[in-house]
Amino acid sequence: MALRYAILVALSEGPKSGYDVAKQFDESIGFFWRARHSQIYREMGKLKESGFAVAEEVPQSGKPNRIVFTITDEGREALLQWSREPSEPPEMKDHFLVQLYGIESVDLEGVRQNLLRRIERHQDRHAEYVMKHKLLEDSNSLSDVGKQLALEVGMRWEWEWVDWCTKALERLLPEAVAKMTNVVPFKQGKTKHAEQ
Amino acid sequence: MALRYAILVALSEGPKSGYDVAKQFDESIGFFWRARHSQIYREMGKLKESGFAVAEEVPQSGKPNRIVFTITDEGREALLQWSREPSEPPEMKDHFLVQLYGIESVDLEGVRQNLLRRIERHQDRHAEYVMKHKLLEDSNSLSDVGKQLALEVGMRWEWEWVDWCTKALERLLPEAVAKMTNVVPFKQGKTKHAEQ
DNA sequence: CATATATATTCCACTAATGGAATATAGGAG
DNA sequence: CTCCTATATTCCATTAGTGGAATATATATG
Repeated sequence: MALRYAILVALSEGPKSGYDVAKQFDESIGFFWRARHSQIYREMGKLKESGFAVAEEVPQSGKPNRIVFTITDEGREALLQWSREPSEPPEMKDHFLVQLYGIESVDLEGVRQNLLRRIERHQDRHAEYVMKHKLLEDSNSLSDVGKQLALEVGMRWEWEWVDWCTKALERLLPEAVAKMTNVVPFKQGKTKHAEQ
Repeated sequence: MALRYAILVALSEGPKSGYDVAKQFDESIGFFWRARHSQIYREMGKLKESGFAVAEEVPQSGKPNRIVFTITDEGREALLQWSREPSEPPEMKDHFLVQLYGIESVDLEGVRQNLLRRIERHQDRHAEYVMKHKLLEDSNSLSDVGKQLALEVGMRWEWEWVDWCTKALERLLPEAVAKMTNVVPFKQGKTKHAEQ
């Protein structure tokens, strides 16, 4: 049920085709709600059936016609209603934590590899969020403050992971850490958004 | 595919019935991989079919017989293999962040209510993790260090949320925050695990 | 005495999500 | 000239996950 509202958020900025929405999911909304194009197209069809959007076919030559969806007043109202519903925080769901939880039945070298891998991944994601955040940081409009805040959750989360992974490596495999001195040139990241 | 391994982790501690596993999911493993009992029973049947566990019916009177599953060598091997596979960090998936992202199309009072609600929820969850963590903190066994580390991810995450939510309230709705002085008696929590 | 809770499993309808094939063409890189 | 990427949508098989009914009884709470 949530994907439809994520799509309505996208449509509330202006009319879009399924392709447009899928692209926006890839580069922004998808940070917080990932969805494949097949799912998006299907859901947009349902949005139309529910009267939350109207569709208009825009002829093109060479490629399939664009089907542009526009949000209706009912759609806007549904979005408002949705935001008034009490929302529970999502559960954590991470099989790597399950591995740690059962670490005695699991391959320690595998865990080490995955910790190193995660440090990289989370640094990358952190960098992505920082980049997106930079584009907005001068603005004080409500809309941009909302986006800033959402990105800040991402930045905090990714940074905590990087920090935790390096500490986990030290706790579990101190010998392994001694060998790698260059992996986390990152310590300033902390003060940057965790303090201040 | 991951649920089966979470169950194998549970079984690697000793033979268990579906009921036992479901209970353990509710109180520990489920912090990191939530599953309903219907799903667990189904998956345990498949575990048996795959030869990763063997089942033995233990007669009882008054209630349905217990069907106790024991992990096999194949099961243990599968668990090891799984932990050697590179694992990608899961995507964030939180519809509240989607609401923030589209804050201009959404009900601000709803957002405020949800922020307040989340502060409570995340404080509760944080307290749960701290409690579980306390039970293990004196131990240095590999197995308990693994569990400690997993719980520490939870503690960090929940604490970051509480902190972020209060800051978000201030940024979005400063007048509303002035009225509530008693909501977050929490500031010491930070130093406790984020520094040190 | 009634009610709720704990024990223990099976089954099923339903919704959500994954992942990729299929179709069709323009435009740019090598 | 070929290959890749971008544009744009439809369709579908499969897996994962939700949520609750049904069954059966002991024990504890009020």
